[in-house]
Amino acid sequence: MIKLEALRVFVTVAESGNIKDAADAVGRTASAVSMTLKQLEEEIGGPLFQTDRKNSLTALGNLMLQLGLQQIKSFDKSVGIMRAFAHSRVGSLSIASVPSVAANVLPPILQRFLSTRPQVEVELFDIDSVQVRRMVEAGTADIGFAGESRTGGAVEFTPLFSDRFKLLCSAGSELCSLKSPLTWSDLSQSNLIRNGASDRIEAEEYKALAERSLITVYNVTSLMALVKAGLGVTILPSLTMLGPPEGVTVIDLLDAKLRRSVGLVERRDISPSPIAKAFREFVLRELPGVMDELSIA
Amino acid sequence: MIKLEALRVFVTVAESGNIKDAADAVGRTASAVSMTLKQLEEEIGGPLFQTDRKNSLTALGNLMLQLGLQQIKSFDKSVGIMRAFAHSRVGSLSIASVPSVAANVLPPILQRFLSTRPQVEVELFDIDSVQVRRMVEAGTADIGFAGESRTGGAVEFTPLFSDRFKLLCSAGSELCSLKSPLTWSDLSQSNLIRNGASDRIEAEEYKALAERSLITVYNVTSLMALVKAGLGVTILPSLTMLGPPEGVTVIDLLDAKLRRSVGLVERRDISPSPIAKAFREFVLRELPGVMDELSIA
DNA sequence: TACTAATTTCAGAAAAATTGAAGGTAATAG
DNA sequence: CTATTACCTTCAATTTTTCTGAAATTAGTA
Repeated sequence: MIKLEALRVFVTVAESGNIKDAADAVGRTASAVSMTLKQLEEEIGGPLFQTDRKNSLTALGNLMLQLGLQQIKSFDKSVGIMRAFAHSRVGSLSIASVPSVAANVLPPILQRFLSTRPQVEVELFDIDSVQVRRMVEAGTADIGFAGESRTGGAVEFTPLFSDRFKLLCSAGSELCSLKSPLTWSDLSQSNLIRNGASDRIEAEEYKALAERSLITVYNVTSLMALVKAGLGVTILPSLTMLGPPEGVTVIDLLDAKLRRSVGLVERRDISPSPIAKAFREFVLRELPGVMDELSIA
Repeated sequence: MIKLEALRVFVTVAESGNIKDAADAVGRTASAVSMTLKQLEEEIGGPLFQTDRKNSLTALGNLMLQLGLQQIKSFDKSVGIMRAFAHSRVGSLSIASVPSVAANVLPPILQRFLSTRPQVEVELFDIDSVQVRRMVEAGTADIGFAGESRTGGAVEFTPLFSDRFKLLCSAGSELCSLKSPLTWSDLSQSNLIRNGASDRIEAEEYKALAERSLITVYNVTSLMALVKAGLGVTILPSLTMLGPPEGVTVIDLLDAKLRRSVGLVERRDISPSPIAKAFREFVLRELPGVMDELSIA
């Protein structure tokens, strides 16, 4: 069986014009090179050089040089791709994330992650927790960032951090004048605008408020507009409201259990691609620093 | 260094879905296959299968399968081409030949030669001896068929056969009524039409006739037309005149030395391509039979 | 014609691949 | 849930392949 290694030796000899230099180039003795060449000629079925001074090729030798060069180049390129992929230097990474993480946490992490991997392609989907889990489960996303859920089915949840829920009201609301942090009873007269994130709150008092609520808004921008206009108050994780728009006030809530947990969502059954694995590890390593910078405890 | 052989093993395992079957397929034991795979994973830098039951690939494994398959296919194809070329099953053959050989000898030979080499491309140049030598010398033709010449320069002459020169005259000529074979003196009253082939005749008597000649024609068809019209007689090798046109009579000449030698013309310095070599040998082997069929002694 | 440099040959040495047996490990059936 | 089975890995010994260094041969050159 003809080996690519033999072609490498042949090509080196053909390019050197003699065995001695080629032997040096491939780090072998001249006799080893000579034997390899002989064997190659036998296996191909014809002479590769005009004479045994290897300075001019036969027609067969010329063909072999051309084809051999192609094969070697192509093989080495493929191996390079395989290695780059294995070492997560190339490939693609599909991330699904809830908006708060996508907007505040991921940018600095991705920036650092990609700075040493300029060839990696990233897709970032900015969707709600349910969709995040769905995308990861379907394999559309390699990894997801979402709120905690009953660990069901094919996806696994790994907690990363939690942040407190805070109250948002219009700047002119009477709630602003109350002593912070607010208690549930402080809110008893307010209209609650429900949103996707706050609906995960388990507290009975919240549920009572939500029961009375007439408006539900999933889009944060719209939510802000309504709050600002004084149609009601809403409750959001602090990460979502890092920079509240003008006219909207963020107020702490007393209830200590009022936190949401955010974590990684990954498929349990299939092994992650090298990049997804590298990214996962990168996130776990870099997240504390990023959270510090954002002042989220 | 990653070997193509390792990729072959990997691809076989990936396609079999387990080591045992793959081991049978490649004619090795399971342990050999397992070790090859392990080594490959180390060299690439990541796992290729999800578990050690080799039934599902990792993302890296999938990439390797794709690229590996490509590489193997491409390599084997290249080796196939190299072998086919070495065994003269593919490639191209450029032949230069004098018209008499090209028209009478080469067709049956080429037909048989190519019948077992359907992929071989042939170019046939139908030119005079001087041009044949020139083309071979320039490398434009791999091999040539031409009359003998002082073996000069880079080309070598190998005699193949010789044929007698014969006289051609119009059917109505008084030469037809003379006793065959004709002597030089029989021609003393005739006008000679010179041609490229007869000018190689060394006999003094011919030279005397040629001296007096007023017409020289290089194209056989035109030559025939002039002879038929009675403008003169001409002398041609018998092979050129296998089927003389109506109205032209072929008459033997007495002079026993009146032969031309035809042979192979090849470059001395460079080695022939596998096809040229095979064709040369084929010609040497098949020519006697062909000459017999043509009744040329 | 002899000399020099390169190549080939050959036998032994080193390296790599393969085997067979033993020991694990995951799927399957009872 | 445990036993069974089939498959996979590991390990040391063995076989095969490749490599080396010296000697012989060959081609090119003085």
